This record gives sequence, structure tokens and C-alpha cells, in this order.
Amino acid sequence: MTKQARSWERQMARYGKEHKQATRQRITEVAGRRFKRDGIDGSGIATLMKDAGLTNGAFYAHFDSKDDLVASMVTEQLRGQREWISSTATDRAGVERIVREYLSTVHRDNPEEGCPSAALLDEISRCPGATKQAFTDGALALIDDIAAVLAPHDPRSARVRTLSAYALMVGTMQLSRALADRALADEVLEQGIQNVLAILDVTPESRPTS
Amino acid sequence: MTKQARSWERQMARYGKEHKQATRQRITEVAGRRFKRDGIDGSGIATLMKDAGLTNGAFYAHFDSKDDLVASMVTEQLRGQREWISSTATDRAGVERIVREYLSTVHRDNPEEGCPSAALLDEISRCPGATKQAFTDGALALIDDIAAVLAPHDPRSARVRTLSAYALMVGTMQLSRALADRALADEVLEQGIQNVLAILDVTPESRPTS
DNA sequence: TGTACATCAGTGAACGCGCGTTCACTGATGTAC
DNA sequence: TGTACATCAGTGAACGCGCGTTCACTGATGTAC
Repeated sequence: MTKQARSWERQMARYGKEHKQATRQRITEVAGRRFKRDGIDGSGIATLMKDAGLTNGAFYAHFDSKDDLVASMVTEQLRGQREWISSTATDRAGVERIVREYLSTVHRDNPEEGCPSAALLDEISRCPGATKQAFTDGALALIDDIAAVLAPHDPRSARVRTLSAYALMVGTMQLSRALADRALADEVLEQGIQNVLAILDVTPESRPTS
Repeated sequence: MTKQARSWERQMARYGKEHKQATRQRITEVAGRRFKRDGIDGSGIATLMKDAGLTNGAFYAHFDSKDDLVASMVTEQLRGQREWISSTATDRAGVERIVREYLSTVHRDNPEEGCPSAALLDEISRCPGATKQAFTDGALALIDDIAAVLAPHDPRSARVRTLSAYALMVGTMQLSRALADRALADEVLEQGIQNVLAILDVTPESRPTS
């Protein structure tokens, strides 16, 4: 057990009401980081549990299976991304800020802290139906928040357009991560910003002069 | 050994000049289909070799490691995709045809026969440098072919714009595959077509009336 | 307030399995005489 | 043309390892009296 986990143990009584729920949450969060860094198939339960300051055996007190964890992780990750969006995208300028932050080199170079779709979308598409449903629900909640800002009187009409912009952001991030040529990868991000803003019909506040 | 493989064995002498090279090619092709269907981490060497009509031990006579195969497979897959593009995208109307075929339900529902980027891009981004280099080289060759059609007198200027369109196609396909709602997944493809054509500045020949 | 007991989150060894990789061997082939 | 031999693509068992999952057990906790 790690020092961090032990100090956490001291604060939170083992049988306190929120104890088990908090542990489950901790596993889900830690799994999010691992999965986004090493892939779903590339991350084992034992490693995940060690990250959470626990041993492998405890896992099945919280989840039915790895698939169950993956579905929870997708829900949790998209909920987090939605919170970030809701707090930032309160108007069109806010949407532009989100696009620029999403398509940044910081995001590209730190996948474990970033968007679950950018890191895992093709693995998610190979997951069981329950996981894809979790993805669909989480993604639509997030997309509809943006659509509501872009078209307040008819958010439904902006849904598919916003989904398409999301697809462009996800694809751009994956492409930028996969390219071995750093300079080109940077150009792809910049071009992606311009194209996403065009799709969303958000006027750029400023453009880099380079 | 499968019937198919045995009949192939009859045609091609074991020590013929092209024999070993042909076997390597066969493994690479079979790996492409497997990887695109089940993921890279999700496909084992023994299964792959059985697909190719061989046993696991023969693998290391052809490749140094699984990573080596993955890099070869990326090169081979992108070469195939480039051939398809070169034979179809001879003018702007050809580019539009490619976009529509790429963003079709047939492609979405048959990943094992489709684009390696759509099926594997986030896994590729987690691969060793040699694999990412193979991806970069293969993708740029393919993108520059399209750029040459779009801007014959200055293909270099169209490169990043074309890469961005490719990113949109890849992201759209992944998103369409991950969505549990079939109708919405279809809409995402259709919207993707419109947005890709806009980015490439290719006038749509026809639009579905629905 | 102090002791006995029931609860249950977490432990850690073990399960069978498939992974990537190695290697001694096989047997069909092309070559030398 | 026929025989002996060297070549080498492919075989299949085995390696140690980590996978997802199970389970008998531990020991700190809240509760009953």
C-alpha cells in the first residue's frame, strides 16, 4: 500500500458510509488515466489496483468484470469532460476557447489527462454494447451542452454539426499524436482549429500570425 | 494447415525465389485484417499465423518481433489505401467519390477491410517510434497524392488542409462505429461528407434529398 | 464504559489461459557428382 | 539419369510471464449488551 493511500485510509473510516463508494470512484479515476495512457487492452487489473493503493483481489468487490469497469470509466471520463465544457463554454467565445485548448500541444502530449475519445475511441468501438451505450450517452450529453450554446433556440439542429466538429477534434488529436514529425503535427493542430471553428461557425477571436 | 493454404503450397514451390517473400506478404496482409478487426493488443501471433495457414514458430523467420510486424503492416495497409486513392482520385470528382465511399455504412460495418487509421490510429499513437515513422511516411505519401489533384501547381500548400480532411474522415468513422444509435451514426457519416468536401473545397456532385 | 460479536472491505495466493518468443527438429527442395 | 548431401521454410513443444477471475482468510470497524 502506498503512503498516499495509507494517509487517505486514515482520513476515511473503513466502514464510513461513503467509504466503499469513494474507493470505487478512486479505481474508476485511476483506470481512466491508465487506459488513456496505455490503452484498455494494454492495462491490467493488478496494475490498476496497485495504482489505487489496493491489491488485485479487491477489484471484484467493486466491479463485475473489466468490461464493467471500462463502461464506468467511459461514463466518468465523459462526465468530467462535460463539466469542463459546461464551465467554459457559456458563449461562442467560450466554445472557441475550448476548441483551442483541446487542440493544443499540451493536450496532445498528455493523453492520460486528456480526452477519452482522442485516446480510446477505436478501442471503444470494439467494446461490448453496454460500453458503446455508455459512450453514446456520455458523448451526447456533452455535445448537446455545446449545441445549446451554439443554437439556443434549436439545439437539436446543431447536434449533428457539433458531433461532426467533435469527430474532427478527435481525429486531429489522434493524427497529431501518431505523426513522427513534430512540426507537421503542430501544423495539423493549427489547421484543425481553423476547420473546427468554421464547422461550428464560430468567428475566430484571433489567429496566430505565423 | 487450411485447405486454402495447402493449395497455395502446391502452386508455389517451397524453395522458389519468391516463396519466402510471398509468405511474409501473406502474413502481413492477414495481420492487417486481424488487427483492424480485433485491435493490435487484441490479436495474438499464434492466431495470426493460423490465419495464414502456418504455425506460430514460423513467425520469427519473417519478422524480428510483433512490433516489427505492426510497422510492416502499417506500411502495407497505407500502401494499399494509396493505390485505391491513386486509381480513383484522378480529378476533383474522383476525390468526392473517395470521400463518399470512405464515409459509407459499408466501410463502417466492415473495419477489417477498411482504413487502418480509422481502425487503429489511437493504438498506433502508442506504438514505438519506428511504427509511428512508418505511419507518417505512408500517410504523407497518400495525402500528397490527393493534394496533387486538389492543387496541381502547389501541392505542398494543400498538404495540411488535406491532412485535416483525413483527420475528419478518420474521426467521423471512429465516432460512427462507437455510437450505439444507428440512425445517429448514419447522420454523422452524412454530415462528415459535407464537412470534408467543404474543407477540401470540392463542390458536391449531388446531395441526398433526405 | 467495557467486552463479545457480527460485519465486510481488503488481502494475497492460486486458477487456467494465452501472450511473445525460443529452439531442436523435420522433411521437401535444389544442387553436386 | 540416379544418388548423396546441404539448404532452410516450417513444425510444434516449451519458456516465463501477466492476464482476468476466484476464494478462503484477515482484521479493523460498528453494534449489542
